Amino acid sequence: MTDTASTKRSAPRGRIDKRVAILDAAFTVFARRGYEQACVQEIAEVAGVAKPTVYNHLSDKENLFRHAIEAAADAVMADNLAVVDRMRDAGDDLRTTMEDVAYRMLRICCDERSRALRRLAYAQLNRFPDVIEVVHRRTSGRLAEGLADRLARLCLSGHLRPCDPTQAAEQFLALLTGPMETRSQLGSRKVSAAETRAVAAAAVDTFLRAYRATPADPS
Amino acid sequence: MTDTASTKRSAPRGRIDKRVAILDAAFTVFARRGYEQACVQEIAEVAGVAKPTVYNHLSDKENLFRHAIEAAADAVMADNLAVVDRMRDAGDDLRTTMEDVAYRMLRICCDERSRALRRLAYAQLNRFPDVIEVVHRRTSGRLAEGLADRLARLCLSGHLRPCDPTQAAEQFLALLTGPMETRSQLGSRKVSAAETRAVAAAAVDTFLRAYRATPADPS
DNA sequence: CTCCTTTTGAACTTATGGGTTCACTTTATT
DNA sequence: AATAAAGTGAACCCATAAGTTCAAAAGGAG
Repeated sequence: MTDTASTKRSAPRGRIDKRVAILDAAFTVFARRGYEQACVQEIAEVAGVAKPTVYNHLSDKENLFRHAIEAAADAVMADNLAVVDRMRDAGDDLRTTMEDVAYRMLRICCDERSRALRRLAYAQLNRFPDVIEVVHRRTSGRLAEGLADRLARLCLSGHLRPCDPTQAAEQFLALLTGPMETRSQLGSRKVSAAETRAVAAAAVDTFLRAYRATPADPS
Repeated sequence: MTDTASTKRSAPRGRIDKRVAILDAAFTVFARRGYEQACVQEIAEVAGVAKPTVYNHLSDKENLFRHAIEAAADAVMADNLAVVDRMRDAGDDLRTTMEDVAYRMLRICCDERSRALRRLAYAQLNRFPDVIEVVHRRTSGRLAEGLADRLARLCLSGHLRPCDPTQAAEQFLALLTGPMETRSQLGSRKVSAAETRAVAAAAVDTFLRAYRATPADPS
């Protein structure tokens, strides 16, 4: 592992945190302008760094993009995992718990970073298919996986009817994100917290109508 | 400049169909390269036309983009309306009819033109928010509206439980397109017809579980 | 044929931005 | 203080592409 601690090692002094400043700035500028319109000069300025320093840390613009995108994807993944983990104690009041989790998921999916990531992914599908595939796996993919795990438990505990948890997770996420994309016009306008909560509640309601164990079929 | 007026002067000879050739070529090239990477030279070549001719018909690259995108959106809208119209005779066998309609919708949402439109919309949200808003209204928006009309009828005829048809349509479309986006990795890989049919069937199944009128509540 | 519009090809202007070079300064460690 | 790695600013090269100009050609209408 490398030197993450403060003031250690001999070679890269406390200045190597410029690398993360550059990656942060890169994501900011790519998000603002798109890949082609983002110029390295602006990234350097936002990072508070000279242009050759950028090229010193990351060989070229393509590399800059790959690393910036993957770093952002990792951050989003961390958020996703934290939220999905809240489903663990979902036994008590299923509907309330799911509404809470749903709302938090929507918050993540609609924050600036996630939206920028989605925009960049769509825009650069042709140029960077490999990067985009990784991003997709680490964000939506991980989220769906983790959610499927939780749903599987709920099936076994008799809270949900027997079903394919992967498909259930896929559909639950679709019920959440689809309507949000519609309401926000692909993320171009803000959606109020109240409306977001309404979307979450509607998604949970429909999901539970379709997947709740029937009263006549307890366990 | 006079490009919005309908047929300037007296019949500009059979050569003015070069305009549609240019718009077609423009969409093709924008779809292939993205807005910034598409060069007017290539558009001219694909259209079988000289570069100054392009500038003669459409003032500049921005104008070219706007008209090409809106033309493509109109074409997609026409397809959408045709499919949604098939829901009119949905009374007989609700599930079968809906599965057929769902499958056709997925075909449209996943064809090359729709995918390119979606990619361009996401990519150019910042630069052309107005165009993208129009595209959204004419494609997804119209589709949701038309579908909501059909669902409202099904509520009144007692096939579906009483509900908000707009929300039901929104969720039905989400159940369709969401999983398809996941399976196709944002449209980067093809999904077999069989899998597409399975997604459609799953969406209809979940939708009907949530929205079908309960047997105990006939009308 | 003649007039008039449109098209064409090619060269040209201008602007932008990726990537590099280099001489110079900053900083931390010994 | 000495040293070496890292950072800086400015200038530079080069490729690409938007948009224009112009003289010549093509094609339909009268």
